Amino acid sequence: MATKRVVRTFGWIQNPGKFENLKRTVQVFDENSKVYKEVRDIKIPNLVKDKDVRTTLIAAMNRLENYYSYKELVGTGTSVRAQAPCDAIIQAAIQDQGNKKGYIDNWSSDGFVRWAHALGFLEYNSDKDSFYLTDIGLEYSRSTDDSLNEKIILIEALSSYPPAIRILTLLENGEHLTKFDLGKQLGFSGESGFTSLPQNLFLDALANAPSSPPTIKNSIRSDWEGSADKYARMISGWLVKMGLVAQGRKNFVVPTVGGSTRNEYISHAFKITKDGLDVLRRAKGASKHVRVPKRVYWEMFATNINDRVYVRTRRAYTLYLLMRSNTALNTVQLQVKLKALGFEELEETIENDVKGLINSGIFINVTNKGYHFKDTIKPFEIPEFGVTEPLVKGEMEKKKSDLRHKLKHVPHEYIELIEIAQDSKQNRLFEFKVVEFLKEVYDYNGKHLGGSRKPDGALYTNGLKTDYGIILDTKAYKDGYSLPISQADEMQRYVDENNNRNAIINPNEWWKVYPNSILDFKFLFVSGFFKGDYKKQLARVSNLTKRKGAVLSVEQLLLGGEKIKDGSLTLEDVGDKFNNDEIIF
DNA sequence: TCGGATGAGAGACCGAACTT
DNA sequence: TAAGTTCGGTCTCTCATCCG
Repeated sequence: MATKRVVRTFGWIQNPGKFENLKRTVQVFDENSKVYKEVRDIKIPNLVKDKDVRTTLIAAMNRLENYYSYKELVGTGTSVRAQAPCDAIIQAAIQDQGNKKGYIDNWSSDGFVRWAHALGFLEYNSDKDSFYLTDIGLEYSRSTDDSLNEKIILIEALSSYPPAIRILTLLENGEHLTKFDLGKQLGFSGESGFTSLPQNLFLDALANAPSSPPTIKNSIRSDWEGSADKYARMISGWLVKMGLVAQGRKNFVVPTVGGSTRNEYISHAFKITKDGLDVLRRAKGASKHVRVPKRVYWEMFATNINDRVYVRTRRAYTLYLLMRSNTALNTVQLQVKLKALGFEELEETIENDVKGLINSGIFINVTNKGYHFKDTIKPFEIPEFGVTEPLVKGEMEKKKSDLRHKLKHVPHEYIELIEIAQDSKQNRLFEFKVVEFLKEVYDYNGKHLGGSRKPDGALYTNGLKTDYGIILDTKAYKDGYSLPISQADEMQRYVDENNNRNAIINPNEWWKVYPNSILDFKFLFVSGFFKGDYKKQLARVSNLTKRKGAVLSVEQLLLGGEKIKDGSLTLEDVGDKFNNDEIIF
């Protein structure tokens, strides 16, 4: 039996920021470097406490053939991570923040390996699950620290890294963009692994947070950040260090709940520099000979998604087909060609994939004739998973592609709600997106609230015969939501608080979002799907509060949005559907 | 703030118990 | 009884915010 291929993720780098540490990562492969000797003779002997691991790592460094396996470089972690022992080369090679342990953990080590790999300093061999030093990696290792030569190598390497070019492209026209602006247009933004927070809701939260103690606003600033937003921040940070981008605070005037406005800012905001424009011009080079070839990997076409192998392969073949074609291909043509390769997909899915490829930094022109590949890419390998292991599309992908078909008016970025709704890690984003959807697509007024002792959202209509308000709670849950008693009780408290509006009972007075003119109130739970006793709980809350409630699945939320947009459903109709049961449109 | 740090979820993996 | 299957715990990978 052949060993099973390990499936790794490349191209998206979360933690690393310091080029000094990138260089140490690369120099561990260069036996003539000081770092190599330091790590082998000092760092590993001192930091690796387990004798067997220590022996293995030193033997790996003394190996004649110059490669390291993923395990040797990155190692593993434990559940209490501060106590995770040092068990890998990169862990030992790089010092932790504050030098508390003297080494970094496996996740940051993984990040440095991904970084060196993305910039072309390391090459990956999937059969051996190992990394090798490349020629430019060696050149980088040998370059003098902080020299012009080193900078030239790094800029050249960044130019071959598609996401960096993507960031420069987004900034090309001189706009001052925040990490949120960039994050939502980066990679396969929106899907699991590429979360991006809506900037207006972030600003809203800042503007409505108390100014003292300052820790409240500071924690919003530092804690509210999706993965794609973070990728955008880190990549922009590298570009800033190379002088290709400048960082500067961006100011906003934000309306508050009370009706006044407040001045807020986002520090992670960026503009392109002249040097940056030059690099971009060269990356876009009209002639193939000038253009810097990009490094693209199958492993970067999806990260944390359910059907990772399937989706990556589909995207890889889509790109492959575009690369092979001298003329533009439209979605129907791509659909036919993909089918011949064994992928039965809707046009909308293909459209979404191409958008993701473009957002990852690959130049593809979108014209009325279709998609035209306009880039130079180094050859990349698409793993063969063979006939014994057919690529099967999972349930989630099926549901999503079905919705792509049904939703003609609702922006397809919202289809990701289906996935987010089942990922408890993405609870906050789920709250955000549901409120955003109800506001943008259904045209409700209101706010995302969040925080302790508040419902997730407060929404209301404006201009109906009888306007009504909705008290909203959301829950991202993998196996379906049964509406436990504790959550029903919490909702009952919110509904009562709103009925009574007593600042002594809840001093945060979240109900002030609603205009005084609104007298009719309803409560709503939104989740992936519902099961169990939810009806009983709805009836109980309704009885106690004298208000009507409902539960709503994301799928119905999306389909309802479609009907609102095509005019076959009104907000009055939606209001009438609150009958202590699940809403089906 | 910058540059990682953290606990957790999900699935891969692995040996023991169970089935056929 | 050998070989396959299931069970249940452990290990690995990868976040999505968190934070000193």
